[in-house]
Order: sequence, then structure tokens, then C-alpha cells
Amino acid sequence: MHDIRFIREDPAAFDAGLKKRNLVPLAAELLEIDKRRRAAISESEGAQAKRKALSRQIGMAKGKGEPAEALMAEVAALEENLKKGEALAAELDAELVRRLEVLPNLPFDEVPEGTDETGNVEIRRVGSQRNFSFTPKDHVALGEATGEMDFATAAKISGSRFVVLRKHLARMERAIAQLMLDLHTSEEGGYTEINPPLLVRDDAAYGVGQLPRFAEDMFHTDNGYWLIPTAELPLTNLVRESVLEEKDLPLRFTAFTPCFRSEAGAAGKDTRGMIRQHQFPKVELVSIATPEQSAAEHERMTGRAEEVLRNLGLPFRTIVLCGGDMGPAARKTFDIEVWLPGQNAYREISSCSNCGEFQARRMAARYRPKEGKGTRFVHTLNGSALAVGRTLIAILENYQNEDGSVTVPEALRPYMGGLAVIPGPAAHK
RNA sequence: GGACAGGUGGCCGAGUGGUUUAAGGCACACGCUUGGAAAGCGUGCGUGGUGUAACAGCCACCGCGGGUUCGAAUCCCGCCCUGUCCGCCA
Repeated sequence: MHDIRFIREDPAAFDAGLKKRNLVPLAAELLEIDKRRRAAISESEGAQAKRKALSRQIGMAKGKGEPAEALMAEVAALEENLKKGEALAAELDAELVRRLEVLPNLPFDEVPEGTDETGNVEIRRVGSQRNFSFTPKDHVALGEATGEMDFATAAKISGSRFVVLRKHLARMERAIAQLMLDLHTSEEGGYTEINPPLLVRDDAAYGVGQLPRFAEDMFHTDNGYWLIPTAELPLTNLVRESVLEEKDLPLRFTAFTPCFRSEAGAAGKDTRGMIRQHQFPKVELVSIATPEQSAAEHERMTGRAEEVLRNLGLPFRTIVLCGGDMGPAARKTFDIEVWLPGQNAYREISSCSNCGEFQARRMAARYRPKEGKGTRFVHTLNGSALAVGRTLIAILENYQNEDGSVTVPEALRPYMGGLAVIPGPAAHK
């Protein structure tokens, strides 16, 4: 949600931000609505002030036992214009909100131009791709060969885009999440583990910008709850409608949760395997920071997500998204893409965004600065660290052996009872 | 799901139609006091909008949304949330 005062002060900067989002300029149009809105407010408030003064006089007159009929007639004469003025002011105010609440956040200056993912810019590449002495399989071939990744049974129970994991793979998914949470909640990680609700109300979904734009991407229960599409939603809303103290910032939260996405409009995209599911596990990071802290906090968060991949010995690259490829709430987004030899491609495994005060405005999340008066909106940041299902895929594909077995990365072994290798299909015969 | 009791500023809390123009306290800031601190005393201190060069001023906000009234924190209706008890339940 944008601040109309910012648009008033610097309409050119606002339109430049929209341009980077590949949107047409809107400042002039919005300011025209704002102008009419403010005029209506002034008029309406003037009438209200008059009524208030007269009503007070009526009260005083009655208190002294004097007649008040003349005063009451005077107020009655105001009534019609007063109602009309109030309605007009409310209507224009609502119109401005309707226009503003669907607009995406403005990208930072350093965000590259572009209309789609081809405009994204790689900023670093870490780890080396393994040289296979055989042709690497993808995760579907590997998982189905042992029966431990079972799409057919999942389809009988729940339909497409679900999976049943069994035995070693079920355990590995749990192990991956444990490793991630331990890294994030360590002294160096600095995050506080949270176990949040997975069903949320409209207000919470609105607060992070999921509503009103993305209603169809979420699952909705028949008694009015939304299933969270990401733990960003409840974690960010932990500070909604509150005033924090500057000394307590930044706040850092992490959670391991399932995420639910209806994936409306994604038909035909990534239909093979576990890449895109209706339900998937994810470890999420959220930071609540001051405006001065948020840029550095964004780098730090991205670094913590990368740290997981370093721990697991998975090659990856980090890119900065261009204006046309970012999510609406973000001012800047880093994506981390892991190398998948079975697909011969880098695939997204994390997305870390600095949302500035965009979500904070919608949630009324503020803090009291040490210096100066009043309150300011906090900055909110969120990032996956990491998508657990995709991490599982990456391990299978990168650590596979020729016989279909999979070596367990060193860092994961303590979480899997010391298991060093997940047996291949031969062991299941 | 049912019954009852509640929801007031960052926090606690008074307030059942008209000097409430939201008392009082805590916390916080500044000052006085002090060798230094605590205590004490004094002053300031809600949010949003509008307005202004900046102040001032003005409007709204007492869980949310409607309504009654010249006037609503206060009365009426609907909803949300919290607590307690009952029912059900992993």
C-alpha cells in the first residue's frame, strides 16, 4: 500500500517506479482523486465542527434550563449537506485506497530493468557442478525406481500435484528441515523458531499483500479460513497492529511449515515431479527491521539461505530479479537457484525479498524510534531458507550414484541416524 | 456448538447520553534534587487524517460495522475476539 503523501511529494519518482514494473504512469490520476478527496474532507470536517459546537451549546442551554429550539433548528438545517459531505469524503477516500492497494511496491533504484526472467542478473555462482561418469537421472526417475517417491498413490488420495514419500525419503525430508532450523536458530543464525497457525483470516492475508490480488492462488475453507501459501504470512503478521521499540529490532523469525498453493494459472508448468505441488514443506525466514537496517538485513538473510546450500555441498547461483519478475510486495528480491543435474538447469530454491514498509502499512506495524517523536513503519523481509522439497530433489540429483543409490551429504547424516547411503532399486528387489 | 462475563491510549485502569475537551497510574523523555544513584517533585507524552513554511487549529478513533439522537466510550442491532463453565475431542 503506497503512501499518497509520497506520491504528492515526488510524483516523478512514483511513476519511474511503476515504469520499472512495466506499468503506465498513474501519479497524475491518483493526485487528482486525492485533490478531490482532500477538498471533500475539508468541507465535511468544517460542517462537523459547526455541528459539534452547536450541539455543545444545546447541552449548555438545556443544563441551564433555557430553551434550545432555535439552536436545534440550526443544526437540523445543516443535516442534509453534512450527510452528503461525509458520504462524498468517505467515497473518495475508499476510491483512493482501492486504487492504491492493488499497486505493486516500487523497486529500488539498483533493481535492474526488465519485463520477465530474462532481465534478471546473476550476481554470484558458488560450488562446482559435478562431473558425472554416467548420465544423471532426474529426481522422478530416482525416486520412483525405489518406490519411495510415489505420485500414483498420491493421485488416488488427493489428485495431481501431490506426492507420497516413503521410508528414507520421508525421513530425509524431515532431516533437511531439522538441519535448516538448527542452522537458523544457532547463535550465528540468530533466528527465533516459531510454530505458527496454518489457517489464517482475511486480515492477515491482506496484511502481506496476498489479498485482494491473489485470492485464487490460495486454498480457502468453507468457514472462511485461508491455508497459508507460505509461512511468511503468519510470521510477518506476528507484529501486526503493534508498536515495537527500536532497541528490539531487528526481530528474526523462522518456521518450518507446510505451504498450500492452488497453483491456479500454472497449468502445464513444471508438471513433472515434485517441483510444483499443491502442498510442500518450507523453512521460512522473516525479519522485522528499521528502514536503516533493512538493506543490510536483506543481504544477511540471503547469506543465511546460501549457508544452507553450502552446508549441503549443493552448487547454486544467486540472482537479483528485474522489475518485471519481482513479486508485488517486494522492493528488491534475490533468488537462489540450485543446480539440478537431472534437468541440466538451475532451479529456484529460495527467494529473499525486502518489502520496505509496503506490508507494514497494510498491517499497521510500527516502531518507536530512539530519537525523535511519533512512530515509523517497520520494514519487513522474508525469504525461504529453503524450500525443503526442492532441497530434497537437489540432493537426490546431485548426490546420485550410477546404481540409483544416493549418498547422504555429510551434514545430513547426524539427522538420519548416521545413514551414509540411501539404497538404490537393487536393494528393493 | 451452548451459557455467562468482558474488549477504553505502548501497558494497567476509571468512566451508563451533554465542562470527558477520555480521569488516574505505569512506562518513557526532559528538568529539579544528589558526591553519584534510587526515591521524591515538576513538565511533557496516544493513533490516523486534514491543515501549516513550521507551529497553531480542525476532524475522526474507546474491538469491528451499522443504527437511534441536536449530541454516543455510554443506548439499540449484527459480527469478531478474549476469559470462565458445559458439551465434544487429538
